[in-house]
Amino acid sequence: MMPVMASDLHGTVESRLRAAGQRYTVQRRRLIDILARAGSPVALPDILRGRRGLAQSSVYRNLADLEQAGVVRRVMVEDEHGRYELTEDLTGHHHHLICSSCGRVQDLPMPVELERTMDRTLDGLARGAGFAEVSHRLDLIGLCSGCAARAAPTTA
Amino acid sequence: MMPVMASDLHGTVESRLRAAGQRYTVQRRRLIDILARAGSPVALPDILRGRRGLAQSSVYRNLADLEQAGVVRRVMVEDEHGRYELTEDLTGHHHHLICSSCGRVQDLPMPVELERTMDRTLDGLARGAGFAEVSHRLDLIGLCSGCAARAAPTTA
DNA sequence: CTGAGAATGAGAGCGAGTCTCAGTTTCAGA
DNA sequence: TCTGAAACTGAGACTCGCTCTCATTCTCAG
Repeated sequence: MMPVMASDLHGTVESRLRAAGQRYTVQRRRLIDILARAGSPVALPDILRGRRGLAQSSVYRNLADLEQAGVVRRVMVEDEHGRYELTEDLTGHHHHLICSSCGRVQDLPMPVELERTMDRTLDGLARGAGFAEVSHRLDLIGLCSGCAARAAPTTA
Repeated sequence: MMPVMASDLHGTVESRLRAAGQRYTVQRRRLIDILARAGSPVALPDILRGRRGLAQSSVYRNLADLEQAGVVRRVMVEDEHGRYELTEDLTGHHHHLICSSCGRVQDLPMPVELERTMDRTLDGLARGAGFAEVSHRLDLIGLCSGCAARAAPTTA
């Protein structure tokens, strides 16, 4: 599955929204822009910060609508806030690298070969347990360079 | 890393708590029993249900203390409730099979071989991105047999 | 036994996320 | 270009998972 080209992004989003009987308004377009530009899952405060004039409730509502339309996905991290990202058919399959100390999240694409091996094996396992339509979610959790440095400063 | 034997479980928990200056009280022992018996991450309502006489606040506090002592881990699912399980050094490394419809979570051990391959590759990837002390979290998300049946009843 | 410190229960408090509702915008049809 | 029905928006009330507070109870070393 090829990720949608950046130039097609808005068109794709719009058609999916319309299919759900919804409009692609200015605010929703802004949200998509923010998510597309971020390149990693974004928490609500990040969206509101510096974007004075967005109502919190509207942002949540719009993110929910976009999720409903299948263009946005909500990611759970052991953080206080939920985070949002574009769905994988818009951005390509990827995983997350999460800092256990500061909570920073960044995208991490994976070698196709490992991905394929994993997929095959996992699919078999899941089927064995009676599950269908299986996808997976893989997060790497560790200390980002910044936090690691702060924890053991240069060992000098 | 060998999982602690069931018979040693309480002893291990007790010594870790004491090392943290805490006591292994009756209520905490009950919690550990519940988690050990469940075999999959447990949400708070499951703990309170049928266990009349446990104060919600005490349960949360104890789970936090047990997490602090390194014997319990909090698992985030896109569910409304957080879930708790024993740490992997007590139960062995495993992953989760999550039903996207009903939210049911069950443990899923993985073939050692794939696990090893993944570990090596992921460790390299994470190091390349400047991360240290990396562990991973892998969840399979799909439709459990019950929900699948309900969605497409017997195609008769 | 005793008392100092840890644990507990009840309920107030906090905050992320949702709901409500009145006012605004959009757009198909005339 | 109008017009009205339906979608969207902002503000704030509200919900609810979880945490904090505090007075009481339990635990255990001495």
